[in-house]
Amino acid sequence: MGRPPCCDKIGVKKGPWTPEEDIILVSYIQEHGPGNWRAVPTSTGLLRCSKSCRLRWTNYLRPGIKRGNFTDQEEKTIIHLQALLGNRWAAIASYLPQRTDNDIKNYWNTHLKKKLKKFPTGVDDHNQDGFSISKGQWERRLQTDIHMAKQALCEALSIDTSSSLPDLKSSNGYNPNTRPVQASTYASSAENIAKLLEGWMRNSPKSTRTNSEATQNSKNSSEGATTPDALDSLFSFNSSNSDLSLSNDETANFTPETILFQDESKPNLETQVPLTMIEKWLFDEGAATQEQEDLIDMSLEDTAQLF
DNA sequence: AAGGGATGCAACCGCGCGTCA
DNA sequence: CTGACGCGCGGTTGCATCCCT
Repeated sequence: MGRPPCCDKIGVKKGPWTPEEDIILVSYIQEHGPGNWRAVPTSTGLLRCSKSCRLRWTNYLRPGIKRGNFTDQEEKTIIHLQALLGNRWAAIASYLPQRTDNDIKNYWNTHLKKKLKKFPTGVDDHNQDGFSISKGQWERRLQTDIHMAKQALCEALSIDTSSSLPDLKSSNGYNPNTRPVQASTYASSAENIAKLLEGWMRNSPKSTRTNSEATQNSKNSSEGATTPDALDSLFSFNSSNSDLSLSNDETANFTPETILFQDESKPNLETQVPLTMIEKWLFDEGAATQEQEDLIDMSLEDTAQLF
């Protein structure tokens, strides 16, 4: 359709965010919650486009984001999921709720791609190779799964909207055109954020340290001297989530009140399932009753050797 | 010590999808 | 039905920093 770029307005600022802008954005989201990004620049006076605000929030300001080095377990998970899902970073990120899709994408492109290149027996950049599921199998399964999803959807609709069945329409994994569920374990409570923000404002009102510096700190954690602890504490996530924080138990603990900062456009947690059916199906093939972590490790024996 | 290439990451861009009037 | 709009995603870029010679 040739839609004009959203950021082509004169006066729209680009480039790194300043701490002041971050504060404004966080304050606004703390008050209104994420979503309705279009309204953010006008409501806050930020000279940023809505997209930029959303990106800044989801990739950096959002509570619960874990920064720094990826653990071996995270690496394995990413490799495995990349093999299963391809470059669907958002879907992959949904299994690593403390990591952003951007982070994972960057990590893949900068670290894992290279690592895997060194091991021709392993997974290549275009997935599947080296894993037990061939492309043909994948496609057949996808088709079958779409069929299953349709059936399930029909059942769900014919029974009750409050059915315990996942909201298939939104929780996806069935329709390739549908976006994957964004796991929401990163979400913190409104209270939590409010408290953190309050503490931040109180403790470092004159701070001229930028979040960009914080960013750099995450990048150069060993340099440490300028680590803005206040920021760290502000955005730290008071959760003991493991790297694979989507275990069934934890998922079961999700409650609506814990997800105020969940993107409003994303599916309700009540519809969140630990694994989408198709993924579960794929995982289940090799180890039907294993714990999820075991499932993640499953089929990774080859790639595990890389580390 | 300097400079030039390599690396890593935040941010931008363009496209596709869903919704709504 | 159609087009405008908002949002989210994946790919790409730009720049700061690191590392090697």
